[in-house]
Amino acid sequence: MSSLYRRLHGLFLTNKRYKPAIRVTKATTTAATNEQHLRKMVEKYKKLSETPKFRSHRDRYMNVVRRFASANMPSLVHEFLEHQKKVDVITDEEFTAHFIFLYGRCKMFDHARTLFDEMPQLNCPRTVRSLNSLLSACVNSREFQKIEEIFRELAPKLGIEPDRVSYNTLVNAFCEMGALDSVLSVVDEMEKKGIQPDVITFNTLLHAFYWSGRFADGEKMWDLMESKDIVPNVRSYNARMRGLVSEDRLQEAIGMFDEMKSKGVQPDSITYNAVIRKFCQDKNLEEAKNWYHKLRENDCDPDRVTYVTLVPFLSENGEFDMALEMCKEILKRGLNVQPTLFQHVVDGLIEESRIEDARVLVKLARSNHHVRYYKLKMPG
DNA sequence: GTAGGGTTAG
Repeated sequence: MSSLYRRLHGLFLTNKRYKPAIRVTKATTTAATNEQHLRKMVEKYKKLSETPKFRSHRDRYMNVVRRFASANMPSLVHEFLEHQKKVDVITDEEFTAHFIFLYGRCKMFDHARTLFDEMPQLNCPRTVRSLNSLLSACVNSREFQKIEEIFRELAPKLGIEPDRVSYNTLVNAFCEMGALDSVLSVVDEMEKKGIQPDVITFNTLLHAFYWSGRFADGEKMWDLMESKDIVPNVRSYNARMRGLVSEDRLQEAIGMFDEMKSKGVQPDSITYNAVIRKFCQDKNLEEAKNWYHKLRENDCDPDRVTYVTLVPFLSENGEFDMALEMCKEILKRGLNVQPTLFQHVVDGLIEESRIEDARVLVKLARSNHHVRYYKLKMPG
């Protein structure tokens, strides 16, 4: 017994003293350096946010906050947003509402709620505008229980009347929770209050039903939308397109392009990607290529998903010229893709003895400023 | 401030 203990104890000590010790030290150093770096960054952005130039660009706040949130440092998000109280813009409801929204995107609902509650002390008016930000913060933080309370208790208490955006957010919350069987009661409720559902309401519903595999219910939503004279837009068609494709009703999906055309709705890359993706899954090279060409002919730009879908499929099928062209476009446009996507093409080119083409691609990728984390392998 | 598809993390 005691020798077993000694052996285990010895093993534990050995482990502690050697490999893990080194790893732990290294990891903590990197984490500490990173944290230090982020702390410097927050100071820099706090100063910057005092300038009118910074304040005039809404997306800068989002970029800053996202950086801290993705580094898992909510305290820095808070530090940055809390600093905004010292800047005069906080008295502007638009700005404060945006900060509430940002807290939501960082999944920091409690902070969003605190800021909302503090608004009167900050001399900031509080209307349905900021209430809607708080509602969106609930959905983005996935704090669904709290959305009903805000709707049923907080809003009446403050004398704020929910508007269409509020109801659309509530509809989305029901969909996100998977409460599809009761979501129509929300639509009923908004209509009773004299607020007509719009195309966003229905796109939320269409997406939820088609995506969860309830195709027949998705179709009912479509009919309901049309019966209310709501004109479907490209997002509505894309939701249905996705439904048809996942039901394996490819001919009908393709028929949607004509229908869209007749209604004057321009398909976008997401519309084409749905069909291209299906043909790749079905290993139909000709049709996959055909729909890619159609996408381009119709003044539509391929996006990251188009390339990520097609490049491996084309490489597997020996279509290296086309795959190579796509890789060059990815690099030219600085799209964020995994290096493995290029490796498929490089490996295939080497196998085909097109070493020079493979070299060109590797060189291009390595010298590309947009894609910094390059680890492409090129033998020889 | 409300609705997307899909291998997002140097």
